[in-house]
This record gives sequence, C-alpha cells and structure tokens, in this order.
Amino acid sequence: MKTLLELITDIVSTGFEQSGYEPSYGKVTLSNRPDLCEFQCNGAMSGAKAYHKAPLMIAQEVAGRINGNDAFEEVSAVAPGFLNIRISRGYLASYLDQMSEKEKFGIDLPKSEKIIVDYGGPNVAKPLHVGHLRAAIIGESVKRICRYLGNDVIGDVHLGDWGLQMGLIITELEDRKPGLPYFDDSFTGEYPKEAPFTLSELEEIYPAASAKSKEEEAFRERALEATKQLQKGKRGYRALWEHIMNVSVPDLKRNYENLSVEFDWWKGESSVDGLIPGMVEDMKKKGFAKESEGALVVDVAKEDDTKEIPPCMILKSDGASLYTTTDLATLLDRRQSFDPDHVIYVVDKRQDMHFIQVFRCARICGIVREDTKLDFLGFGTMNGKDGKPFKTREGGVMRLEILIDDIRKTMYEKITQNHEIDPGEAEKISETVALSAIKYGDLSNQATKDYIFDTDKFTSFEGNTGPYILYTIVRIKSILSKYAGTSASLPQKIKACENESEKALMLEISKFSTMIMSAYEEIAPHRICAYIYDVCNAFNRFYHETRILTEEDNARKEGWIALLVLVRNVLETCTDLLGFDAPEKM
RNA sequence: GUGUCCGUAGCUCAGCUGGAUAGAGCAACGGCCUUCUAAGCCGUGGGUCGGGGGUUCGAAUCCCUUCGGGCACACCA
Repeated sequence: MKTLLELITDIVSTGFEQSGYEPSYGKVTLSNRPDLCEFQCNGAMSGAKAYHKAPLMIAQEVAGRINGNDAFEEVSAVAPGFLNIRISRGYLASYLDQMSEKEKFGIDLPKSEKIIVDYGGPNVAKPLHVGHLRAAIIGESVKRICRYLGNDVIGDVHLGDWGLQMGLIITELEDRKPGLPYFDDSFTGEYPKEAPFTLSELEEIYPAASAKSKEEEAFRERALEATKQLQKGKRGYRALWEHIMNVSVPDLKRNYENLSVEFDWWKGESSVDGLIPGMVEDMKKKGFAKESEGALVVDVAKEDDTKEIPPCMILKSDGASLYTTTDLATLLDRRQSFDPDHVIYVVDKRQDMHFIQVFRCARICGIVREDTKLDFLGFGTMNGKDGKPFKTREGGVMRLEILIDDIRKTMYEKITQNHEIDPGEAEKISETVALSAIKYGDLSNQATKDYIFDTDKFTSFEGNTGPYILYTIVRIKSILSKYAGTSASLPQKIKACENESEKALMLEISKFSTMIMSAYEEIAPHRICAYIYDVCNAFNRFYHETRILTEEDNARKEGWIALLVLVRNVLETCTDLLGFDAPEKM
C-alpha cells in the first residue's frame, strides 16, 4: 500500500495538475514547522519561475482546489508560497487501520534480491574484543532489515583463519612444545584427537607471538614461512589448525549467541583456499594479473582517480596468498554457491582502501556479475569518554565478555534498586535490558561515524537510550495484559482520534513505511532508532494525559486499545530489526 | 605530502536529495504521583551550525577556499 506521504502527494499533485501546473510540483513532505501544520508542499515556490507567477498565487490556487478533500482538515497557502496541510482525523485513523490489518504494516516490498551480509570478521584464536562489537551489532541489524524487506539474505561471519596469525601461533607453539608430533616431519601416524592447548592458553599464545614477531625478525620470518606451509597443506600444520579451530570456534559461537547475533554461514578465509590456484591461473591467463616487484598484482587504477590507487596484490613475492586473495576467492565462492545480487560488507572503515581494490579487481576479472552490487559499510571507531579508542582502565584491549558483563551488573543494580523483584527474574531482565543498552547505544549513532561508548549514558533509563525504549514498550504491554484480563479479545478497529497527543502519536506511527524504506536503502539502522524514539516520546505524552483502562466510553476505550496494539507491534518489530527484545516487565 | 571523512548548545548526538523560528537527550533550574510502571510527563535558560566567499527568492544542507581533528596510503589482516 502507498505511504501516507504518497497518498497526500497524489492528492496535491492532482490539485496542481487541475490548476494547470506540472503535477510533480505537488510533492509533499513532513512539515518542519509542526506548530503550523503536519505536512507541507513547497512546489508553488519551485514552480513560480517556470510559470512567471507569484508563488503565493499558485499556492492559493491549489489550496482552493484541494481544500474540500476529506483527507484534509485544513489546507492553507502561506507566504511566501508554502502549502500547509493538516490531515483529517478520520483519514489518518483509516490509514492506521490498514496498517494494522496488513502484513508488515502494509509496506511495499522491493524486488527481492539475494543478499550476503559479511560481518563479524573475528580472528580465530583471539578473544572477541570491543573492536568486534560494532561489526556484530550493525551487521546483525543490517541483515535483519534486508530480510524484513523480503530479500533472501545470508549472514556470513567470515572468520579470519588463514593469515599470518595462524603462522604466528604455530611457530610459537613449536618453540614452547617442540616435542609435539605436528612438528616432526618424519611422523606418519595419526595425530592426537585432543588439542595440545586449552582455550585460555591459545588466547595467551597469540598476543605473545604477535609481540615477539615485532621484536624478532627471525621469528617473524619463521611465522611467515609457517603460514605459507599451512596454506600449502603441510600435514602437521593442518592438524594443528584443526585443533585451533575446534577450540576457538565454539567459543566464538557462544559469544555471538550472547549478543543475539546469528550467522547463517561460518565460512572463513580457509574455506576458499582451494579456489585460489584456479582463480589466480585464470587471472594470469586472461592477462589481468601481472608480476610487479616479484609479487602478482592486478592494476586497478582508473584515469579519473583523484588519488593513486595501488595495484591489488594477489600473491606475495614468496607466493603466499593474503587478505585480498582470500576476499576475492570468497566472492568467487559466493557466486558459485549462492550467486548473490548484492554483497554488503560491514567492516571497520579503515579498510576502505582494501575494499576499493577488491571490488575493482573483482569487476575487472569478472569474478562477480556485472550487475552485482558490492557495498562497503565502513563503521567508525568506538571511543572511550576521552574520545580515544576504547580501552580498559589499564590501557589494554577490553574483552567483549567483560564489557557485556559490566553493563549487565550495572543494569542488575538499577533494576533491583527500584523494585522489589525476584533475583532470578532480575537477572534475566538485566540481561535483556543490558543488550538493548549496548546495541541501541551503538545503532542510534550513524554507523560511519566514530562514537563515544558511554556506559553511564547507555544504561540510563532517561533520554534516547535502549532502556527508555524498553520501558515504554513494557508500559504498553502492561496495559494490554491488564485489558486482556477483562476482555476476550483485543479490539482491532482504530477510531478517529480526539485530542492532539493522540493524533501526534498516530502521525508518528504512520511514518513507519517511509522510515523502513530509507533505513533499507541507506543501510542505516540509526533511522529506526530515531523513529522509535519519536514514537516512544509521542506515546508517553499520550499516556500521560489519557486514562485508558478506566475510560467509561467503551467504544473510545477499544479504539485506544487497538491503537496501542499497533504501537506495540510496530515498536517490537523495530527493536527486533535492531537486534534486541523487550521483556514483559522491568 | 596525497586522498578521505568529520567539525552543529557546556557534553553526547539528530537534521544534510536546499525552505518558514536549527532539534533531542544529558547536565542546571522550576512544576506534576490516593488513579494503567514518576525508569514518566510539563516548563525555563542555553547556538556567529569551525572561519571566509559564492550559487539561490531562500543555505547547517550545494560549490570554492581556509583553519582544526580522525583515518588510509602494495608483500599484516
């Protein structure tokens, strides 16, 4: 069904047309002066020049023509040429009625596409830290939004499991436990099933090895060689790699589950290793890849570049593959197994150069279809209150688990402070609310910008926060469940509103379809946050001045309940798209 | 150095496909609970939209320039 803006635009456009003007001048937008009107049309001013007429005259002409329309309460022409519109209560109510009857509130689904959202990007053998938080939160929301709009969507975690970090771990392990059969080239038996390390050992080995490689050139050389040997299929290294995966991946899964982040594919760089030789051969054969300074590269520069774009490196001079190689092979794999129309990467914005190169190279070499859309949603850094990258108090990297746990504890304290509540229940609720605090705090900012992670702000129940949103939903649910206790079924029919706060709430709700389309087209979850915040404010105002359950006029009461059902459904749909839920009470 | 993103209230952020008086929240101050969750609502104060120029009837928004900051610039990922 059409959006409210489209419906009104149709009427106003007809008004322009009937008055002898181009109908496209009838485009209606939300008013930026809510004190004067709800909708406005500026077409008379844009058209004034073309018709050599005073804008106000045009506006008056059109206003006269459409003023009687029963969609409008009032249409007025105002200097210098604004067309100010107030919508009629009956028309608004019937629009909301249709919203509540229709699937997905009556949005017109775009043409369905096959989409892959590539987010997460954790490295195995390394604990998730705050740097992974944004990818997970934003990517999950983007995935859900795409899916809601009727697309066939795959979320791929795209593990970092094939690069130098694996070589570093293997080399460090060899130094620590040289007796292991994995390092004995003459060993031909079966390797042990049990991993020669625990998760916490593994998590300690990587940073140690990483630090060592920066200080000892020889160690780094060995790690690079080990990486290459692993990729070439050295038996003992592959067996070790399996162990690393088996120890690390379940832990990653558990962590993502705690964040309500769910991947359809747990593929990684290693998954596409087999595709690399053929892909490279093909690039060479077709003449796209050539040798440069010992390495194999594809020139991706364009004439109109405003700066130099370095060639895309496919193989290092030692013959090993790297980040770009696996990303290209991944695109190839995706084409073969899923053939997506659109791939969206949710990755730190510092990697934009990498993706410019990969995208160009993929097109030049024909790895993706010509019409496949490739998008890079680069997100900004999560900073601490000091405006610098988020760190622990000691200055180290903050583990994700610790961060989440801290927020949960804060939430638990707040919840138990305010109410008498069963500790077990408080525990569950604080988990739910903490997740909303973290996710909303992130998503309410534009993804592309850096933002400040402020625990005090995010966990507050006041202002534009997750807990405030949940609190509002809980209020609505509370009324509805009380009403359900006294009545067999919830009424569906929304009545024309009587007071201003009710109309304001209905107007906010009516913006859903416009909002969801722009959130989708712009890949911008923060649009949803801004929308539900407005809806919540409008609801709380309405709530404050309306006694719903004690209303004696039954018809009026039922209309309100029907409205509340719609508001709740819209809000819960939105929070689900953001990746969190509301509890029944809090 | 080159490129790129950003600069809006004391703080954190919206608004940017050009429209009327630039919006929220926090913080400060003042009101509102015998009644559906006061974790709420209502109100007050707070701004040369970094500076300068231009396009336009109209610019926070588009263009140029300048200052300040973040980030990236082939053998890590």
